[in-house]
Amino acid sequence: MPDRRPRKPPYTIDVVLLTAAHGKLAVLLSRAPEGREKWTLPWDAPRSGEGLEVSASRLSKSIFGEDPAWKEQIGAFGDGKRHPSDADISVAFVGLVPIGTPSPIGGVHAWFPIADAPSLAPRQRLVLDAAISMIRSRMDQSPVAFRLLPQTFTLTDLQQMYELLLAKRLHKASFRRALQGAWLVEPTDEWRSEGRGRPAQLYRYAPRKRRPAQRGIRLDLLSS
Amino acid sequence: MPDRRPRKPPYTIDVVLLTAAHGKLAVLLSRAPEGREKWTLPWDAPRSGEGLEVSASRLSKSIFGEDPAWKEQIGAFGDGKRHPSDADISVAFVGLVPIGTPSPIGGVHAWFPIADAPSLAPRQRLVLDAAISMIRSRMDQSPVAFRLLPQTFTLTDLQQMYELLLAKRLHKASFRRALQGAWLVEPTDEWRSEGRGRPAQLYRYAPRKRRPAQRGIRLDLLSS
DNA sequence: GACATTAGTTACTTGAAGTGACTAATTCGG
DNA sequence: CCGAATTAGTCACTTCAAGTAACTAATGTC
Repeated sequence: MPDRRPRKPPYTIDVVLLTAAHGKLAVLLSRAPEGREKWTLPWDAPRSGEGLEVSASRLSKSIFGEDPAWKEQIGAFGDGKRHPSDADISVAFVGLVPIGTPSPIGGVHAWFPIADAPSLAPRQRLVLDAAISMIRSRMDQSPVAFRLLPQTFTLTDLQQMYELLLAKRLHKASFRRALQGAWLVEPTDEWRSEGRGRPAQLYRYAPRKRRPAQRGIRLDLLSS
Repeated sequence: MPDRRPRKPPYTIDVVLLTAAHGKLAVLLSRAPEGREKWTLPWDAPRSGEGLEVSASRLSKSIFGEDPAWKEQIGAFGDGKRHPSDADISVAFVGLVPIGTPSPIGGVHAWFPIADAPSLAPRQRLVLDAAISMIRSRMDQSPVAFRLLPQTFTLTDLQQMYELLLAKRLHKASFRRALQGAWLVEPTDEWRSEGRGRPAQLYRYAPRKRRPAQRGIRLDLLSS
């Protein structure tokens, strides 16, 4: 995928595509054609006159055929860290791919659970870490968890996704109560039977307008 | 300040320096040497081999003689929007300057309340807006409000700063209760008399280690 | 049909945030 | 000198969200 031109590009676009698989977050890596590291984050040089978002979309489409369900810029990275390109800086994006998206990735790409991703070039390592912590912190501002689920899902699926992203257990009743108050989902008339146990109702993501949520200073949530 | 070289730079560094003055947020702008807009955000081309953070620091130092009390990258901006330079993209930083910092800005720079800032180049307008919304959203993750206050301050000062940044009134008792629980400040043995009324005790910012703050899903805080 | 298993709800407890009224210490005007 | 005005700081009560465990519901397995 790297577009090897003789001239050093002014910057690169790097994308961190994440999905959830087998109860873990996983990142998409590409086989590196050369160099010390065997794998890289997908990256490319921008085409002339192309916006940043557009470049990231083009790169994602070249892998999946379509944009990820959600995508946001992480920032610019440089500071002398090594990168597969010799560009001074890289502008990184993170994108979320729903569970169960067909992955037409023919040998060149592979999903790695983030815990045991292979070694990357230092700058890409930073990018990956920033992507993870960005997703974790975006959760309370944007309904990111839904972007990792298929169109319809059970409330248990949703809760497990939140638990995965927050890396902590949640209580069923509390979770559902909060969800009810948030007006984020609506039930479908379908049910899914998962072998043993009572079948679960399927829901879809359907955010409603809501009051501005006056409450709360929550200084206790400060991290540092 | 723009370092006019013949070659078009690969990118620029732009900084949004914010302070609080007269109950409003204010941004530092530089007088533009030419072009349609009369004012610009401070910007410069990077020097070779210089990291992003370092460039932003250098630019800040060229204005204040020192780094701002706090600084963070906002991201990369481009997408075809016009910029005082002809660079394709700009990497933007936001920095906070405590109230009462001496401003050795001789005619070239000026503070503008953000509500009535003059028109800027489109890309810089985006940068400024992103800086404001970043500060507002960073508040619950990082003790940003303290970075706009001097070393010591009264609790009323602090509350007013929070009210300024959150753009809403807070109740005194609630605010102080939350503050107590957050272990962010400690009292000094100094008091400040502000004319009439009881003197207020001065506090300093002194965050303590705290329990990981288990509580809270707060789905109700989701914005969209 | 008893039991295990998963889904979904209910009721009670805990604890934080909302609120207004209270006390405390100072200046100002008579 | 004294009382009103003003600002700082605290207290007590109310309200409401989150924590928790026990309950009911619907399915599969033996």
